Amino acid sequence: MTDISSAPDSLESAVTELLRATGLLLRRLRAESNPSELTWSESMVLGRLERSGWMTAADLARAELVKPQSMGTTLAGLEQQGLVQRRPHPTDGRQVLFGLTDAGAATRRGRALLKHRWIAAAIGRLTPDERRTLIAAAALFKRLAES
Amino acid sequence: MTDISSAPDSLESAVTELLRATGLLLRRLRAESNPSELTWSESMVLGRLERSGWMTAADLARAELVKPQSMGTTLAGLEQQGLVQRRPHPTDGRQVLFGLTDAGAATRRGRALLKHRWIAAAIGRLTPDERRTLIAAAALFKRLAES
DNA sequence: TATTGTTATACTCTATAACTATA
DNA sequence: TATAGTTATAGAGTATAACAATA
Repeated sequence: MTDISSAPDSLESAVTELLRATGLLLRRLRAESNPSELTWSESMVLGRLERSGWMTAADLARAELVKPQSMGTTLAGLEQQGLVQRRPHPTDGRQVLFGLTDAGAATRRGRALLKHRWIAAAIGRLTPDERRTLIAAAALFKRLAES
Repeated sequence: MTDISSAPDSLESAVTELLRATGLLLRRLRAESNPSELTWSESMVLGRLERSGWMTAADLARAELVKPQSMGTTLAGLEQQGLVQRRPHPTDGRQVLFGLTDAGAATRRGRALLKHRWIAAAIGRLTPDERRTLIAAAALFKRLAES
């Protein structure tokens, strides 16, 4: 089942095409993004905190598939912008809990998608069937990433 | 048709989910990649040169959706590894054509996908239907990126 | 000894700006 | 003046390594 060598050529080209297309989409998104707005990583963290509530940096790192040190950098940036705040863990003195500030929650509600206005418009132009394909693919991506 | 404000909530969540899932997949791929192998950008350029033959840096940059200076950096790295070579343009002294060396072609044929062994295995574990969804999504990504 | 978090440093990828050479 | 390419610099995103504090 997991033996790639027995897979048909179409699998190899599917992988190649998927990676190439994903890379191109990412570059396009970067080109369309506005430097004055939240970065990609920052948006991901705000969204995670909105959905999951207070979390430690280590848990955030695990959820977002980055190293704790990298998450620390992202959190420091968000903290400096006043979008997340910290509070001590009630029982474990090593841990620090991070959560949204009011400003962070407001940003999340009101402006989180501004950065992705271009992709939202582009997806809006697709047919309902094509949109369904994207939604299904997103679920598959998530499964692949977390498998 | 392109008015986002009239789009249903499901569109907003589709965009959010797609971007989050794509980001997570990318992080997983980076975590699985081997630093001793070709980088993502390098693989993309080798693949492009294999399919399109000799190209100028400017044309490569346009095709790959990056700025010419960025493409110059990537090409310099590939040249230093002996995977691409340059030759002067026959009529325009400003232009330089880039193409694969024998080593570059061999790398492309034999080892280009080693870097993505993990994702190939993961996709191999999907059902045929799920694989079809990914292939369809890849085509949509390409259209979105180049639209 | 293991875990949480921080600091220091480096690498990848890409960008903008300023330059030279050629058209 | 416009285009191709180069060089210098910067920023985002992430990594590894070394450390301090706490469990």
